[in-house]
Amino acid sequence: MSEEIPKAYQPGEVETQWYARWLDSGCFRGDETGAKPAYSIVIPPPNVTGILHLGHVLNNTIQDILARRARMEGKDVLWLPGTDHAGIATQSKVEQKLRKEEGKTRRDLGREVFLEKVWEWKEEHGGIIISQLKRLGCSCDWTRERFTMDPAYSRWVAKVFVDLFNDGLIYRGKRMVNWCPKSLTALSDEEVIMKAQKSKLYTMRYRVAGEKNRWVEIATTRPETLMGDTAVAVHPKDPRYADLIGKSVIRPFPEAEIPVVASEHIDMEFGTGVLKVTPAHDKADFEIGLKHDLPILDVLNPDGTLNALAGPEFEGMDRFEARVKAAEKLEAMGQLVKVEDYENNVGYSERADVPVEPRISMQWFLKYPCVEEAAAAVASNAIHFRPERWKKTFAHWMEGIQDWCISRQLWWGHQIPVWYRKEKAGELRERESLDATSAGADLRVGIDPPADEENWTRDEDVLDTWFSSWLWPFATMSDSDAESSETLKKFYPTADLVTGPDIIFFWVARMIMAGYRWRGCLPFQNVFFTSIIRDKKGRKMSKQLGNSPDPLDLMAEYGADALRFGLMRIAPTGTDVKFDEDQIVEGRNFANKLWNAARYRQMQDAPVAIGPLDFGSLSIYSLDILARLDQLENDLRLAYEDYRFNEIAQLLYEFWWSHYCDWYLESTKGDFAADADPAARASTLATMDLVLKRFLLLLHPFMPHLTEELWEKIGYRGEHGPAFLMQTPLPSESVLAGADLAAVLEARDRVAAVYEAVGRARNLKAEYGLGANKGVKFIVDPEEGSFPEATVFARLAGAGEVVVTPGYEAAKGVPAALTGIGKIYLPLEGLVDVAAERERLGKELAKANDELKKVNAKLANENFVTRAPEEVIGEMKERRKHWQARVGEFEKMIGNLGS
RNA sequence: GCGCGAAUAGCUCAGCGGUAGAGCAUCUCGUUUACACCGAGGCGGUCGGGGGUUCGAAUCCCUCUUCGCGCACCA
Repeated sequence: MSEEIPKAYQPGEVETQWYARWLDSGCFRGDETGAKPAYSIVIPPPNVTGILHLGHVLNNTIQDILARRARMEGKDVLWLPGTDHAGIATQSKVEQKLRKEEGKTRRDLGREVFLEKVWEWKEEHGGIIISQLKRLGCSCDWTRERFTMDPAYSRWVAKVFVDLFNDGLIYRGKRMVNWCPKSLTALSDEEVIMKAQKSKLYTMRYRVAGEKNRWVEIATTRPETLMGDTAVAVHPKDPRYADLIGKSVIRPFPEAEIPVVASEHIDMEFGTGVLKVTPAHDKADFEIGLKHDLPILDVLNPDGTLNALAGPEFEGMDRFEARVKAAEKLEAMGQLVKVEDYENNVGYSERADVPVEPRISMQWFLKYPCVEEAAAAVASNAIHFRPERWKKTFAHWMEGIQDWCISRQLWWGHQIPVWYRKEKAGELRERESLDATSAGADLRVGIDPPADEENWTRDEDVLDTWFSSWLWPFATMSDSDAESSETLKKFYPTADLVTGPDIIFFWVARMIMAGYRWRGCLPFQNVFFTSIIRDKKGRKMSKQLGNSPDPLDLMAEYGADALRFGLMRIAPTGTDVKFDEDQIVEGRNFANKLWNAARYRQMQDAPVAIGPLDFGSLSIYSLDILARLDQLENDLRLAYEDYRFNEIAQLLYEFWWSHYCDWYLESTKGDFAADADPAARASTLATMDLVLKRFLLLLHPFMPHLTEELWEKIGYRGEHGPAFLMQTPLPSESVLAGADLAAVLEARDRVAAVYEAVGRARNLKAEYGLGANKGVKFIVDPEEGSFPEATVFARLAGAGEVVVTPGYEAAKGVPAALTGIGKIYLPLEGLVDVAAERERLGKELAKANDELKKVNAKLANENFVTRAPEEVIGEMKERRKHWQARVGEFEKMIGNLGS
């Protein structure tokens, strides 16, 4: 049943082997017909273009821990995985490849052929991140893996579009949107990242029309757009310019007379208090333009170059080059007053990382549904955000919520399910606004194409990728045509969502609204926001910096379990985490420690047979470790309730390494000696098995492969139990059930005293440079007349001999320590350096005196004595007694040293 | 500008009203029934500064400093 275990743990093969066995046995399958309570998570779908980074590792390890723990708590668990199609990222990746390999653009191929290429690419590379998640040990139900472009999923997306259109929540209009000149598409507000920018503030002057030599000075950061100026604006109450309102100024090039208008929006303090108004290229200017009925003069091409309206010398020039050129031209004309360094915020495209261009274009927009329900759900903790402070961020966004630009000028994605009758298409496409009421019979908005498709033209745009992922929790579990499904009934709403706070608006908020809109209820009960992983210096991980270690390398070197455990131990709830590879080394070391403790148990070579323990026959050390295990189980339960994963990891680590290995295992080694009492050996072994077995169960969610391996190797699986540790329920009864609790408490006190004494003895040895000396003799004058733990004490303290002598009168100069079990003497004939010992004891005495003083000061404070709670005062009195006794003893010992 | 975090041992972080902790690093010892990916022992902190509340503050409040993150149309 049990096998021999190698000396150092080699995770590589163990991990891949177990993962394959779990998969083969269908261990991850979520049973929608099961009778047990349901627990479900949907994975935040990674991009098909993605490769695993540490953020994924953190995020998915947490989900795996939750899923595995839930299974062991006796639930039917579904962890539903999948990927999303990542419109912009995937399309540009394939375009890039096309350019490199064939020197072609997507337009050279045409839409249909290009999309075939993207699918090919997806088939080839889209599975990478999935295989990496498998390497990590994720217990997802892969039989239910979904992709946002799956046919069934796509029908959901279309259905949702149609629903919203029919409700009047989706409309089309010509609006100012964020335009990415690199990806050549509109973006939503959320996809624009404001970045502080070192730029220049140009002050230029425009001549006032019809007046001799009168100029107005205007400050701008974007002189390259002045060709699109159609007005100049001042504050209506600005006395400097009051008389200008209604007059005109001369735009320098292309030369034109443009009006001076008044606008409340102008900040009189800023620059010169005069704003150039370029309605086509600035959102605020656009608003002013609307109010004053100004012409909209678009001087930019979609790719960010200037067009013919900017004038022949600028046509075709890139916007940043044009900025320099425009300033030069102004200077040549004598109209550039000054140029200053200036820091401002510029919006960047999240994906393409170039400055976005505000641009007027025809786009589809969504007025969000179920905003109130969503906001209320989070406010009331019906959906519980952890850490809670993200509630505020969420609420703030929900309050100021803006319509969502959902159309993208891409090919890869869900094409908008709108068809225009061919002969009307031209007109319909240009119509300023289009909604359910104004549409008419020349427009079809439907899940399926019209029957006479040949007479229709489909809208070319696709939908924002997030417009599909916001349906993820239910669209992965059911078909859009069916009312519901078995899976949905069993597993929706899901229990936990684990994701990063960076997508709280992109994804979390929208999923909540979608959940209410199409399922009539919340999509998940808890949202756990993970930390952002930074490098050791606190910088964000990025490819450019090269500071992002490849998790696969880490797993190859240390094992997936080590990576999981190491990361979880430092992952705080609520703040960023600085990654340090040493933490993963610790994870590996911990795995090895467990491995070897298990190996040690194997070396005792006794069959595994865990029956009920006979508590009466257990040693005090066994009772103590059982009590600690009991405590651990309680602490873990509480920590799980609050999702304090770092604490769980720390508790497991501490229990095993410090309490079990350092103390319990060492203090029971005597029971396995050749001449040991067989009864003691048997009861210690039984305790060891019980503790190890339970510990493997408790650790399993964090280190699934290693625990499963040991479970089998040691032979804990048993004849009739489940085939795998991962399927084994956590016992609900305490390991101490049926024990005499008073006896346990007594044992624990005694063990604490023995261990303390061991510490003092080791201390004494080290003080005299005998740390490694095994032949040392100790004399113990026991507190209670006898010292039955002398043998264990000798072993732990590394003593050759322990003589128990009640009332022992030490000769002068013998070093001694005062402990809970009595006085310990280290007789060192001829070795004692009296001066050194006096110094050492002197230090001890000083420390005791310090503590005593502190306590006395407190107790002398009348305010303290009258106001502090009774138990605190009682504790202080105890402390005083303790330190008083110690002071007395040390004084006596020093006296004993003689002179 | 508004809002939210963070600042504790050389490093990474716990602790969040009642005697300042862990791991790593460092120093000294050490192969005794697993483990050198190990064991034992040390060194190391006016808990960012300043005020306040309290019998008592790393912990609660105010303020300042530094860093990070959201949100915001100052051109």
